[in-house]
Amino acid sequence: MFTTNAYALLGLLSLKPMTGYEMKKWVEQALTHFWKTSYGQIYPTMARLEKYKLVESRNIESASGPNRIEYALTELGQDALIEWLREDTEDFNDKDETLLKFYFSDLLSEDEMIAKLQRSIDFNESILQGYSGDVDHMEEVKLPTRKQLNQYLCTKKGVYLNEARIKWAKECIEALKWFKDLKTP
Amino acid sequence: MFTTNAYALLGLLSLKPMTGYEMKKWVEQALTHFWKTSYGQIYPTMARLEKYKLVESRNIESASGPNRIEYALTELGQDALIEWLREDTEDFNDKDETLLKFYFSDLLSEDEMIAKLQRSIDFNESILQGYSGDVDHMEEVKLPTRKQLNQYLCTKKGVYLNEARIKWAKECIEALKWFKDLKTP
DNA sequence: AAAACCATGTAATTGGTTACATGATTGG
DNA sequence: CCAATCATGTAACCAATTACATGGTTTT
Repeated sequence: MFTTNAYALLGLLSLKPMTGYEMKKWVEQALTHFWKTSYGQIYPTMARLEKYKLVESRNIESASGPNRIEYALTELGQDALIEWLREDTEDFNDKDETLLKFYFSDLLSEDEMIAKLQRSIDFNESILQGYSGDVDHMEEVKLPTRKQLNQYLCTKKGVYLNEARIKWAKECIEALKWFKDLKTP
Repeated sequence: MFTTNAYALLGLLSLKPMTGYEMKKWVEQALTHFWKTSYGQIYPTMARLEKYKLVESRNIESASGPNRIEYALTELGQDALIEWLREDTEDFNDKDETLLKFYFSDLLSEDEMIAKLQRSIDFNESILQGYSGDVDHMEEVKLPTRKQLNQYLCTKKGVYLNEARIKWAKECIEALKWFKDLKTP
């Protein structure tokens, strides 16, 4: 019925009523690792969602600072969100540009590929380090809310996928070294 | 300079000269797990690539069957391809719809989420099984070409990412069961 | 005084998907 | 003879990104 983008915004409003500006911030802060959006999506989408009564807006006048428009999820909106949440989603990426390049990479030398893979390992390890603080902090909470638990598990997926990418890149380096030796003994 | 889609097509032509129809087939058979395309992309893109002399076409007349247009990579085209291959690519997905849904999933019951996660595990395990035949077959080759090695490693990435997803989903199920018990002892 | 931030929006462009259009050939 | 496959292409539509436009406020 709507795009994934629209449901993402409904999802944000299920947390609390927000302005378009706040939604953007939230996505940048909490969902960076698995989602992104832009004002060019947010504002037109909110207008559309309001037309279909999935959200309601109210004007917040402010003495200091610009006026703001806060959106809240309606009951109808929550129903639509839950319906979407129930749908199964295909879990894997149908487009992986890194892998696409790798498939054609025999046009580059083994050494060049090894260097490339090493850069990717370094990058992924720096991301992992960023996660580790969050994970440690979250594991200290002994009686989490459901939301906290879900947040923790979202981070965990990022960790596992990153670890898998690092494992793969390391195996690629070993394989390319082996192949190189095979050619020139 | 060009879109990823265009470089993917140049990559295919680096393997051998092909018609648009064959390119589509190749992507469907060999690259399904990490790429896709459509005629609506292929034919207009080939025209554009020919205009810029990155590919050359020749007409193959056939007594039986329709005439075909075969495209071949030019030297200029190979240079452009290699330039693109050299560029580092951001390795992680900025959009993961499964994770997005999971983030808002406290609107669904623990049991419903457990069932959903189990379906995802089943699906991912069926994909893994599909890979395992390929992997075994490829491991028997003791003196592979560089291309064969790359193919094998591409499949391996699919395996590792799938394993990571399964590991994550299993952890989610355990966590949700634990959380449920916590609520109702 | 300048930079950064709060806040909302629109317009142009790009990119991609899907459906449509055509027509010959091969296999069951 | 009917369905599937070979083969090339176009047009309409949809989604998303980027840049543009505006203007007030807070921080340095």
